[in-house]
Amino acid sequence: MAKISASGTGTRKETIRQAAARLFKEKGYSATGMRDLAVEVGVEAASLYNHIQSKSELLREICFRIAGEFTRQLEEVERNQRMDSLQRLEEVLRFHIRMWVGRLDEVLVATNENIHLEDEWQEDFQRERRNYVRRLESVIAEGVESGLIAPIEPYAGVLTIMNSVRGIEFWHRTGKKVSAQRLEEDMVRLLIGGFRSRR
Amino acid sequence: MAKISASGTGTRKETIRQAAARLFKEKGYSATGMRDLAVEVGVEAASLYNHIQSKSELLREICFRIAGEFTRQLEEVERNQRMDSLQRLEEVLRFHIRMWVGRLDEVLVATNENIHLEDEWQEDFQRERRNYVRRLESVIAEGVESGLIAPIEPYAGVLTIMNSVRGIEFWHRTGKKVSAQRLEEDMVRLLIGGFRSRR
DNA sequence: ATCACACACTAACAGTCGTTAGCTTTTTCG
DNA sequence: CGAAAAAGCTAACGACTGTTAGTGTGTGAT
Repeated sequence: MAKISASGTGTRKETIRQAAARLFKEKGYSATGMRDLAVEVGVEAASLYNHIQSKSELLREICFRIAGEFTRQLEEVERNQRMDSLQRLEEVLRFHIRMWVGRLDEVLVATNENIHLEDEWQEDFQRERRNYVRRLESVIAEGVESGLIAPIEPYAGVLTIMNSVRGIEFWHRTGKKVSAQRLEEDMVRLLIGGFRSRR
Repeated sequence: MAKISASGTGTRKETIRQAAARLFKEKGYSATGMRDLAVEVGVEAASLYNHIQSKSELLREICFRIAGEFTRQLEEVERNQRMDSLQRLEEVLRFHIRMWVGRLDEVLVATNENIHLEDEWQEDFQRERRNYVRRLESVIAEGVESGLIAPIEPYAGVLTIMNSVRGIEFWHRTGKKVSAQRLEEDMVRLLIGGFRSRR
């Protein structure tokens, strides 16, 4: 058994990806050197290339894995016929919150560092993001039409929902005095409460 | 009159700062080279040093100027005796929105690139941020006590308010089909509506 | 007209970057 | 046990980094 994957159950490459996500999150993609990554993994820089093709490959894999998980969950919610649009929205919001709480490193990298993807991949990523936004917009639009959701511009709603959860980054940093559950419930109450049509 | 400040009314240094903010926003601080900045300004890289001390000085000035403006506005709202806590919160939220709409470059750099400040400045910056958060928390706490605001954890409220507006970055990028006014009104309705205590 | 200052230039520095080549060691498997 | 595959190492590459030294040039003030 080789050094790299001594701890954890995944492949060697997965170990490197996780370390990369941690470093990219903390120092940013550009400021993270392969030598930093090597230290984190406990190996010489050149040895990393027995497992990966390039630094940019690591970023690409982190970004698209996360993007895929968000897309998949949205599809699942869209397929569920038993929910009204407000319930759908809440379900999506809760998923975002849980991803930011439980998978901060990767989510943050996908959110902040995707600009460093090579041009073609960057386009793919933006395309997937735009598609996600459009589909979430139509969830809101449906709710507005049915009178369940207050008459707001769906795009404004999507932006607010998707970005309000970014505060969870700071919750991680500052000792988590508020519990994850309480945080989730308060955020849901605040946001879904704001969407709900009042009369 | 020298080349650099030919356009605009500010000093030469201010011209450089603005160009730096634009580049730091687009490519990130670490990925922006002094030679990139020089091209943007229309000068050779070495010439920049007739006006600035270092690359990190530019980042520092951008970050602390923005931090100062947010702090000052919060103080102003705190001093105004005619507002209740919900009005105060709304006023702060509207200021955030307007900053993100009107001063995107600098605000985004202060938000995303502050991690690249040198250690001591980074600490100062974080201190100022924490102080800001605490004071905004107590605005919310006051509202909860008086029954005006729903019984949420103030910290959760602050995180949500401060970060929901980050979506405006994407509004800038995608052609601004929704007007700035509409965006502001919808966001305020969503968020302040969520805070408002219901009975 | 001259002196000085503001500002631009070229050339170069020492260091870091991602990555490769070539070799050695460890692990896996028949 | 012995061969093949996997994974580690050292050394080095060319390109790029922020910054400095030294020099030239055009403008404003005396």
